[in-house]
Amino acid sequence: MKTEKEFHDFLENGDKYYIPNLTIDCAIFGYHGKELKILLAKWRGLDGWGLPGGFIKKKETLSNAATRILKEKTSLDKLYLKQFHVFGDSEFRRKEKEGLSFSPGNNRYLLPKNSWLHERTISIGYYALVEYSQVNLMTDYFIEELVWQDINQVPKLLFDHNEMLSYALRNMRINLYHIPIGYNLLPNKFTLPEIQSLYETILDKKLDRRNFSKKLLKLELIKDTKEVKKIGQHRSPKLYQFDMKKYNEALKNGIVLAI
Amino acid sequence: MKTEKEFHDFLENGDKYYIPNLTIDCAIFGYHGKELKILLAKWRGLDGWGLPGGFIKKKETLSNAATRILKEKTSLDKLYLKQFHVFGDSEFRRKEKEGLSFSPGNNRYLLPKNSWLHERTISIGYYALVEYSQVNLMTDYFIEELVWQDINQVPKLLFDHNEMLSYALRNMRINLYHIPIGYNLLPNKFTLPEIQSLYETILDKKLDRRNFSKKLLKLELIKDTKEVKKIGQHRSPKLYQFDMKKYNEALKNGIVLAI
DNA sequence: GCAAAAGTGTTGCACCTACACCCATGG
DNA sequence: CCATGGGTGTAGGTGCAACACTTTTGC
Repeated sequence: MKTEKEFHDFLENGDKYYIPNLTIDCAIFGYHGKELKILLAKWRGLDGWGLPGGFIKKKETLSNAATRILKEKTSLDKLYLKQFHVFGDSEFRRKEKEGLSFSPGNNRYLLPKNSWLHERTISIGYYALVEYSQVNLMTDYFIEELVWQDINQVPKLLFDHNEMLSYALRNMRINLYHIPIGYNLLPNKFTLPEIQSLYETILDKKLDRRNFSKKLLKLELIKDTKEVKKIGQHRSPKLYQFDMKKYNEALKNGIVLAI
Repeated sequence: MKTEKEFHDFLENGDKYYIPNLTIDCAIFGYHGKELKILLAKWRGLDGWGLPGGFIKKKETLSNAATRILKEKTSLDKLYLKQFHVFGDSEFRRKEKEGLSFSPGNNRYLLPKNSWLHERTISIGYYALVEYSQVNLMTDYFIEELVWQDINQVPKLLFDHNEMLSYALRNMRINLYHIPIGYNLLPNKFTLPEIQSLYETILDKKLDRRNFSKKLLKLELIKDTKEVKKIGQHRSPKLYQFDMKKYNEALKNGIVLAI
């Protein structure tokens, strides 16, 4: 949604291109340094923050829609995306909206009473994990601003988005024990302390170095590159790499990781 | 959908009462004796079997819609229902349908080309577990017949319903280890061999009697009623009962059951 | 040589699996 | 008293958590 023309066409005729009543919202978790962040979007005209989201095109698959929405905001296109819940029960999701307005380029635009955008929406929640320094945040006619917010300092969000976020977080953490992560979050070659720190950040707890390395190596998803990383005035840690064949098998078949 | 009037009103004006493009399909698993069955529905006019399903009313919550659909077919209203996946990616779910017809009371009724029912539908999958001898199967203008089919003898189903069923089954089995079951599946008072048989049937594997009882009792979800059940020419097994307080807590907080 | 981080091995304990004997019941 | 299914205890193994010392590096 780049131009004003596109924007008005969407407001007036969006229901010809998109499925009304049904949206996708994405909890995009970003890992960087040793922090877990969530990507929040500020809509023009709505005074507050929420998760980025969008509508599904009439003939688009759900996974393509979710990928497209993510790409529009972050310009990433290879990432791990997972459906985690459908939201249609809260007060907000049962009733039609009214008096929605948008302020593209600071021209306030009040939606007509019978606008398709006033209809009730049921939302499919997806979550993603990305390395946030690789992300190129992109605003548009709807999104005034995008920020990475520390997961522990999320303000009150619009609609039912706090509930969505908490579902996403819980789901993502449970999934961590059954699905390998890291390929989209770490450099190509990484050290054991780096990947351990990733897990510690996401799970928000300290892990034992010795036990972590035993458990992770037993899965055989990563292999020693025989190189080390120079980190200055300390012993140089070994560099590891994902074994993509085994990693992809693990993505498909699941893992059991008891950390 | 009981009368012909209602039926025609639904075909012509359904999109005024229901959200188009979005449906709910239910994989209703039935336990009885020592067998796991799935409830299949035969639609009038569509030549084949599928999972029971329906549309969501404009102002209805998703859980109410799923419960309503289940009640319409089984007349049960207290049961365990769980959302497990949204289906919108398969070939069938991406394109609009055409030439749908129904045969209520054997009067063939061909839908007009622009009928709202020809639109693409995205479907939210729910699964339920019920004790099938308590179920009162109810057909209507759409459903010509409902049958319980052994889980190992499911034929090729309509649309993507085989895929749905296999997702549902996998999800339900995984959930078994994290959520207590049995309250809707067993008599009020039941014996250890009975509940063990339930687990064995659902998981499709034999479990060790001694270990099973130790693990289950440790959860403290069931309590000894100090009664026994007369089963004829054998030792009388003790009768147990769910401790509803703990059972409901376990439903909310989850359990860890390593059987 | 010292400060900081990486690497690694062992032991105890809890839990799980595997397994066998006795008990109750009705015919 | 016998056939059948119910009830229970124990020994052995596995795997996890807890824990400390040695190595590497740059200054």
